[in-house]
This record gives sequence, C-alpha cells and structure tokens, in this order.
Amino acid sequence: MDARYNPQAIESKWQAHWREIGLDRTPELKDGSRKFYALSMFPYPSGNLHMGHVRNYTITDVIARYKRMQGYAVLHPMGWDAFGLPAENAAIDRGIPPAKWTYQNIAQMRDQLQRLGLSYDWEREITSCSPDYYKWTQWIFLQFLQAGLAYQKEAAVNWDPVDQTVLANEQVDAEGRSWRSGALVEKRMLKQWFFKITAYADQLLADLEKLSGWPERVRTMQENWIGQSVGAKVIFKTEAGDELAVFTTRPDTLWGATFMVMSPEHPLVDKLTTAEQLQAVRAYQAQAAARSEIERSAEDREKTGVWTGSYAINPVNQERIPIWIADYVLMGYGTGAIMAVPAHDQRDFEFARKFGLPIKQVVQPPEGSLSSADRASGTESLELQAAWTGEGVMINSGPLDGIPVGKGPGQSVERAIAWLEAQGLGEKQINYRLRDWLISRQRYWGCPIPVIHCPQCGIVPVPEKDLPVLLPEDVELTGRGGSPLAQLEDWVKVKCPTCGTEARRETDTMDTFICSSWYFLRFSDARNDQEIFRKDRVNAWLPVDQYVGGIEHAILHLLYSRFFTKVLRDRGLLDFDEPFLRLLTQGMVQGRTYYNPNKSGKDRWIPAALVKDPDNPRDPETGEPLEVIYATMSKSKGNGVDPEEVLAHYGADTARMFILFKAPPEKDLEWDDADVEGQFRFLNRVWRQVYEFVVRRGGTESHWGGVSELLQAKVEVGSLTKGERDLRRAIHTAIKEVSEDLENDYQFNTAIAELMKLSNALGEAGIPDSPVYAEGIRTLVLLMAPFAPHIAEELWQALGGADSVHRQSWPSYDPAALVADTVTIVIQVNGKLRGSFEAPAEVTPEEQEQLALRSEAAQKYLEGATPKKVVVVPKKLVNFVL
RNA sequence: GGGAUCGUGGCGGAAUGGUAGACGCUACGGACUUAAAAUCCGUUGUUCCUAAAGAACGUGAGGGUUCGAGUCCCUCCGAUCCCA
Repeated sequence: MDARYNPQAIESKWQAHWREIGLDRTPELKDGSRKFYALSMFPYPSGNLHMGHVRNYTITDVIARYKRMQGYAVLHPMGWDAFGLPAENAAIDRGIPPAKWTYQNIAQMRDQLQRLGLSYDWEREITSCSPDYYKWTQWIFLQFLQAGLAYQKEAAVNWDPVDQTVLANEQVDAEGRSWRSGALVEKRMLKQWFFKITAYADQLLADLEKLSGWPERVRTMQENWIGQSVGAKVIFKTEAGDELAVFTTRPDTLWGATFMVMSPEHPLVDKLTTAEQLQAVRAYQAQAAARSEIERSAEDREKTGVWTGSYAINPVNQERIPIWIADYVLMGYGTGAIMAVPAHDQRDFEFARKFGLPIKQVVQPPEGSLSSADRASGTESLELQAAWTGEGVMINSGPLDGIPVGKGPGQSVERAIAWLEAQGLGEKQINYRLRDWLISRQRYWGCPIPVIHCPQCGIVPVPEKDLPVLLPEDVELTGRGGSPLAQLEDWVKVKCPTCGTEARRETDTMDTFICSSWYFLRFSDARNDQEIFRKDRVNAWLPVDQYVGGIEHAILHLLYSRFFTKVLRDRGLLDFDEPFLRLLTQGMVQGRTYYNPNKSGKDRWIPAALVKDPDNPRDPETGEPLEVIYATMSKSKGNGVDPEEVLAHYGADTARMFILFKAPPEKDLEWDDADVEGQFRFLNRVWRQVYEFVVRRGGTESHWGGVSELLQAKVEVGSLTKGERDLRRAIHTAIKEVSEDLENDYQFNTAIAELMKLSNALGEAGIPDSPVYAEGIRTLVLLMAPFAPHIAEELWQALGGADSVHRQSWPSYDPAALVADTVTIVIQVNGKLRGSFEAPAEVTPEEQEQLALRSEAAQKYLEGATPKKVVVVPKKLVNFVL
C-alpha cells in the first residue's frame, strides 16, 4: 500500500478490474430475490458531461451500490436520448452527418461516465436513435394506432420560423417563443399526428394519489397541468334555432348570463354573423389568428371582441342575449363558446364594461362585502368595481334563490346541475385543460412514423415484419424548407402493403419525448430482438424503484411516461399502473458567477476564466468591481466547472463526495473549490488512518501481516475498557445513522457527516491496537463504499479484505453497543437551560428528579423555593416550574 | 391573482416539541519547517465584563398553544418554483 493517496492511479485500476469481473452486471432475477431498479434520466448526448449530469448520476449510483450491499438484485442501466435537433443543427453548421455526430458524442460521454466510477450495466445500454431501439418505438406507435390512440388531424400548430418545424404547446414559452430557437412562434394549419392522451386524463389524475414516493410539488404540477374542472354542459339555442353548447364551471350563475362569447375560430361564427357585422367579424378573426394562445388568455390584457349581430336565448329564463366573438375564448378548450356572467367572472366583467353590456347580479355576497350602492342596485349593478367570485347566497335565480354559493354538497353548483339535468337543459361534465399530444415533427433526426399513405386504402400501417422503417442516412440537410425526408423521392415512394398501389411514406418523425416515454421498460430486456420486452421480465423489474432527475421534467416526460405505461398495460404488455415508484428531483448545480452591475444584457456576465483575482473581482475591460452571485451553470454566464478538470485534479471519489456532502440532493448546490478541497482532505485523512493501521500491523505491499485475521477477530463485548466501549458506540452509531440517512430521504450530506465523525472518533480514541479500533477501520471502509467506491476498494484490499468491498454485506449495528454508560440530563428552570449532569444510563425518573434537585444549578436557581411542577423526560431532562 | 416550498452564524448546512448551530468551509492563533506547502492542535453566533467565572440576547417580523417552540397554529414580510 502506498503511503500517499493517488486517486488517478487507483481509480483507473479498479474501473478496469470491475469491468473484468463483471461487478456491475445485472443479476438474473430468481424467485424470492429482492430486486431494486435504480434509474437516472438518460441524457441527450450533447458531447460533454456537465456537473448537473454528474450530480444526477452520482446520487443514483450511491443508491444502487448501497442496495447491492444490502443484498438486492440491482438493475442500474444507462442509455442515450439520442434523437433531436442539435444533431441536425450540427449537420447543417458543420456538415457532419447527424448519426456520426451523435455516435461520436455518445462514445465520448460513455467514456466520461465510466471514469466517474458509475456502476452501470453497460450490457444493457440503450441508444434511442439506433434501429434496434426505434424499431420498437415504431411498434409502439402501431399499438397506439390500433388502439385508436393515434390519429391525424388538421390543426393550428405552432410554427417555428427559424427551425422550420412544428412545436408542441409545451415547447412554447410564456412569451410565445420557441424553447429552442427563441423565435416568435406563428400559427399554421397542418395535418398532424396526435396521441390521445386526453383519453387517459382521468386515470393520470386519479393515480397521482398512488405516487406517495413523489415530491408533493411534482404531483401538484401534474395535477395543474391536467387541470380537471367539474361543471356542466349547457345547450343554448340561437334565435335561428342552432344549438350552441357551452361548458361552464359555474352553472349556478346561468341566470346572470347577459351575453355569449364564441371563439373567433368557432364553426358557427360564419352562420351567425349578420351582413352588417360581416366585415368587422372577418377583420377580428384575422387579428386573433396572429396571436398566440398564451397571449390571448392572459388575464391582464385589454379585452377585445366583436358582436356577430345574432342573439341566443338563455334556456333558463328565455332572455335574449347577444352573441359576441372574442379571442380570450379558445376553440381548444371546452366547447369553444362560453356564457358570459359579468357580475361573477372577472374576464366577462371587463368585457362587459368595455362594450357596455348589461351586468346582472345573481350572487348576494355576505353582508359588508360590497358597497351598499352595489347591493341596492340589484339587477343592474353597474356600481360593481369587480366581479364577485366569492361566497354568498343565490338571488335572481329562480329555483336557486336562497341557496348558498359553493361547489360542495347541497350548494349552488350541485343544485344547479341537478336542476339542469331534471329540465333536460344540460348535464354534468368534467373538462380537462390537458390537450392531445401533438407528436409530428417535420424533422429528419427523429423516429420515422411507420405509416404509408395510399391513394386507395388511405392510412396503412407499415406491417410489423417490415419494421423498422429505417431512417435513410444519405441526406443533405440545409435547415430550410419542410421535412428533409419529404425531399427524398426514392425513400418516399413505396408500394402500398395492402393493395400494391404506388403510395407514399409518412415523412414526419416523432417527437423525441416518445423515445423517452418507454426506455425505462426496455432496460428490463434490452437485447431482445424478438419482441419489445418479455412480459415476465418487465413485470419482474418494473416499476422503477428510484428514479432520479431534474425538476424540469416534472410535467412532460413524467406525464408522458405514465401515459405510455397505462396504454401498454391496457394492451396487455405489462401488469402495473405506474412506472416510477419513487422520484427524486435533484437541485441545480450553481457556479460562482460574476457580473458587472453597470452593464446590461448578456454583456454583464463576466466569465470566471477572465477574472484574475476572485477575492477582488474586476471587469477585465473597464476595471469596475464585479458583483458575485451563485447561478445555475451555463455557457452564457461562463460560470461552469468542467467535470474533466475536477477528475484530473482530485479524482472521481472527491467529486462524488463533494457533490453529496455540499447540499441535500433536492436543493441547489453551490460549487465551491474550497469545499472540494475539504473533501479531498477528508479522503486523504482516511487513507492515512488505514495506512498507519496497516503499517502498525506489520503490513507491507506484499504481505499484510496479521491484518486480515484481525479484521475477522470477534470483539469480546464483555471485557471492553471504557475507551473501547465509547469507540464501539461511535462505530455502531455511525452504522445506524448512515443506514437511516440512506434509507429515509437520501440525506447523503448528513450520511457523510457521520462518516467524518467516525473517522474523527477513531483518531481521538487513542487505542490503535484494540480489536475495536480494527472493527472501526473496517466499518469505516465498508460505509464509505457507496460514496467513494474506488478508495474504499483500495483500502479494503489493503486491509486484506476478500473479494470486492462492493460485494460485502452492508454492516448492521448492534443495538447493545449504542447504549451509553451515562446519559446527560439537562436541567431547566421555567424552561430555561440552567445546567446539566451525567447520570447512570439506568437512572429511574425518580432518581433523575432527585439528582437534578440536588444539583448545583438547580440549587442556585430555585433559591430554596419549592417548584410548583416538575417535568421529567426520562434520561433527558428535568424542568422545574416555579 | 391562485397554489407549492422555503427563510437558522462570515458561508454551505445539522437539529423524533426537550442542551440551536452537528459535519464541513472560511478566518484567526499555535506546533512542525531555514522557509513554504502539506499535516497536526486550538479558537470562531452576538453583546456585556480587563479577563476568567458568569450573564443577557439569538433560528425573517409580530402574536398564540405548551412546563418547554427553529419545529405546532394565526397574521404579516421576503425569496424561489409552478399555474394563470
């Protein structure tokens, strides 16, 4: 054993050895074996690993290693989410074919992951752009098609004028810009493929309840995204007799409806528009089409709209009310038309105010909630300053008068629905905000949609035996125009599999979110070339026991994966409802970031590399002093730390220890070189401790003396000295605490603190020749194994340990060893801390009280008075209340 | 605007309703060294006191529950995220 800790040497040595002995291979699952599936979200192969990846994978790796030592059969795989725009952009910019670029990146990143000592079973590696994977992505598409869950529809889509492609709603940000190119998104009508996720909206919502192992906020985010609202569908009739259905969550306010509003895209608009209004309506429709949905539905926007010239009849009171169109009503939600109740809906209120439409109050707020002028004016309350959406009592509402407002049993909404159903005027309806998933992309580097368009037969699925539909590789990418695939006549032209007529292939590819919606299933049987996976294997390994990834996937990826799981379950391919049992969303990695407060825009960020003196940072151009903050690492801020540099300088174990120790996993982590140094120091200290132990035992590089035997030696519990008992308590406390920290909420930071305490206790004990010390050294090395796998292995071997440290059983603690000889009793007077004393561990509450009473501290503060009350917490505290 | 999470030393962060600040970083002092690095030892919440002993204060602010509150309840302020 070397006297010096040399991480680079031992890390590459053990990585090679572990690969050789197949340490990280997934064991066959046997009956009765306990399985554990640990999974990190697979990365997009951008070419280099960043710290966020390192953090994500380190967390999962610690869990996987811990579970293996606990005797679980562990599946811990890795793969590549390899389709996507960047590969195409690289092809356009630099002329490298997307496939080549992608596979080069994968090779580089795989190498980086291996050098981090991550215990992946590389035999199960998955690459989503590889035909042996996307064959099954296509197969799943056909399953969806068969199930009626994939369909084509002409739709107003988000068109990105820069990337020349269609984007999903989720890929457009709040300002109506593309999440990738940043371009202002336009509207276009195109025939598109959709997945009918709305058919599973109810299940996706209801089953959130089962996900007790997920962070509450992720569940809430999904709940909001699905956006269930319970209400009623009500049929209005126009004067001309057309039926106009509306969805409302407030059917109780029907008597207050004073006009109707349709979406400008509503199919009845043309029919309802009178000749006088035609010009205004047309102009308004054109104007609305140019606006993004997010913009249209923003609540703080000035309301716009146009009257169609027609009227509808309010079915509950036969009142004649005007029909308007306005862009705040969206065709995609509900029925594309609403009844407007300006007195009790803020948007309707603003609309009515602007266009001078009547406002009719049907809810009487509790006393004092509105001005008396408002109340006095009753039906025509133009004095209202805002819509009243709070509680109250129904008025001016026929059968509902006097009923309290609310959604609960017996309250206005429920009563209104019951009444509507009884009268045959409407029915209860549940609506979702969730829309069907637009999956078509007019892009090259994606999974081809396995469909043929035949002039005779229409849409024909590619027969299973012809899968995969291969992505042609000889493509020239220009980045302009429509889909590159559409320009490949040879590829597009194909005989219809049903009738043999000349037909054309679908040239759209799939959203890459599809590839990532099922990869976790494939890992259970990754090399199967006969079927997508064997049912017994997927059922045995899934669901994923622990999924780890970034919060940015809280909605889309996780929702889509849940959707896929349920669909495949209904197709009989698997037997579980939810794919991910437990979810950990790790925080961001932030870097020290410099900015010049006198500058604005992107210029304000000064890359750390340009700052000469970190203690007195100045702008290299102007010499102005800079401000320092911590911000998520990014290229634009120049605040990133390259994992390669950390590996080269300190090794993987230090990087892992730092990341785990610096912050709890779900919180943001501030990268700090001094703290990295601190972890390096700790590993060096442990190295030295073991080295000195080995040398003291007469071990040399070739001969370990009696070390190995000593490790096996039983500690004779009965004959220990006080010092030995104290050290042994420290050892077993460490086992207990580290185990619990890993078991409960993955508190790696406190687990490592316990490792440090144990190391400190060993150093302070001063009994290096005791068998208890040997037990402590051995335990420390075992407990470190999941966190710092290389150094633990090297030290384990130096101690003469058998096999690999990673194949040892996780130590268990001896409860008897935790019992202290004495306990510290805290003395309080009136709840204030006044002193403490040591008492024998077996002290009774009565003795404890007596000892406390006689203590100096109690005597001093009681001053002879008799306490009114004495609170005794056994073996902890005595509180005298005067 | 609605919802969620959070607010603790110079810093990152610990604390089943029971000694607040574990563990680490920083800083300072000391040992070793020709010197430095590394290492080791010590100090490090604030205030009062020459110092010690000791005392008071202290977990965003203000109330409450309790023998006892960082922890539970209410109001407010601030931060972050999600939905609008």
